[in-house]
Amino acid sequence: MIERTTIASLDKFEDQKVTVCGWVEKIRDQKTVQFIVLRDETGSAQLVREKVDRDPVCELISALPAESVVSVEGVVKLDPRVKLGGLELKVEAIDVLSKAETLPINEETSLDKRLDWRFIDLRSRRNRLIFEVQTELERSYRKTWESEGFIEIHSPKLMAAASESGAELFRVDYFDTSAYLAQSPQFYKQMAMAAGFNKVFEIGPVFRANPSFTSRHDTEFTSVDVEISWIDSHEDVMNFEQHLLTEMLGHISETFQDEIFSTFGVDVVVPKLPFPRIKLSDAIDLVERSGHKVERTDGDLDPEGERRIAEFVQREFGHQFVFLTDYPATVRPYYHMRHPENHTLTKSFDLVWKGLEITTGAQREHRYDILVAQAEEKGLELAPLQFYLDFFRFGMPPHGGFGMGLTRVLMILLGLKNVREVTFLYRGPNRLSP
RNA sequence: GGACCUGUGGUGCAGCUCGGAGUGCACGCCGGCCUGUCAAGCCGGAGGACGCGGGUUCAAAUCCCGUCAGGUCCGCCA
Repeated sequence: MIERTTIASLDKFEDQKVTVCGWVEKIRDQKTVQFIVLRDETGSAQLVREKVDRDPVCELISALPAESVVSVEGVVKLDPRVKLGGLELKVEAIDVLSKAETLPINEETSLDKRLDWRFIDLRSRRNRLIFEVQTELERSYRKTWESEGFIEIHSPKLMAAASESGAELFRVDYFDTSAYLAQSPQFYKQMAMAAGFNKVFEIGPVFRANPSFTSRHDTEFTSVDVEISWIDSHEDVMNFEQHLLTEMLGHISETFQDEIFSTFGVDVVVPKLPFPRIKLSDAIDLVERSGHKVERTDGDLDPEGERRIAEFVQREFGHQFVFLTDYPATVRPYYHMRHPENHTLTKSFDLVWKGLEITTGAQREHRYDILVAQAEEKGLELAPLQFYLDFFRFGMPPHGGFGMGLTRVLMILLGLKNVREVTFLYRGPNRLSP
């Protein structure tokens, strides 16, 4: 390894000789003195060199293009004149490791063009923060799962049949047949229930072949999936999810509150328990009374309705989250359990955060005969599903779970307007590269 | 898939309504000046057949038609 001192720790090396490595952010080349602002993954600092005629170091600095990668040896001097951290490094030697061409993008460049040059875009402190927060978020989830005895699974992403309708599946060549990219780990986390794993989670990629042109959809994204056995109802699933999210937001609030606020201008609010719950039919009434006619006829809420119900909940309960429950069977897959007293409603829910759907969950139907009947009612062909239906023939505990879109959660958490901003490399109908 | 919007030096915009020589602004780039800068400042310079193809016109970045690319919203969904 190159022995280097990180920029954030320079203040611990007053009057000592150190080596820093990083990217040249800025050069201010004056008559008698020249400054470099150097950035590494921990921050930026000023380097300084007194100018002397025919000094090779000075000449090197004068010719240095922005964003070149350098290794610099020098002595740390605390100096209150320096606005950037109150210190600077007096340059003794500089080694240009990689010269940069003029950059094709800057801070003003539109998102689509920045995504073309994502590796440069991600150099900014702002974009790095997104992925530091994501890491902390996942760490918090794992902490909760670990303390509650969850098992982590890695389900296959290549499958022979669709788990839902099949309309949104990517088909790929698979030797002399075809395979599909998993749109959800749904079947496999239920399989873990049949295996007696009790509680499982998975963080992994899912694929959706939807030509969706919105700021909240992508064709490949990271899904956070949870499945739990021995539940009484979908209430238990919601209780776990609100717990998971509250722990996470408490954690993010402790670690990144100030930086998130100064960078993105949003407060990280740790929600109160329990999250409000509203039956979907009541939600539609509330929305229509607020003056928005829900045009769709299938009984579901539209995005404007979700935004309005979120406003209502914020106003009435001072809460950013709301569980919408008891969706009609018409808009839910066959494996969602129905209410015993009302067969047209499912024991399911969506979780809406600040007006955006981040989760769908449900108690699953674990009784083989009923499950088969519900699949037939939806007009599904049973043969391709038989491997899944078999899970229910040899002893399946009552269970339920949910799937959560990681990028949507991050987007809302940071107050950003587009999942592309919070995805390391976005994939959409019009983007397959870089 | 539907509706709407946008394509102008490397980047972000203005110019288009009301046609008159590629005109302007900001950032970046190149050169020069400047005894400590820090959003540095000052002076100068390079860089664009205005997404593409047709049409109208004496004349098109500007008006019309088509086409391509991208975006936003809806549908679908996490």
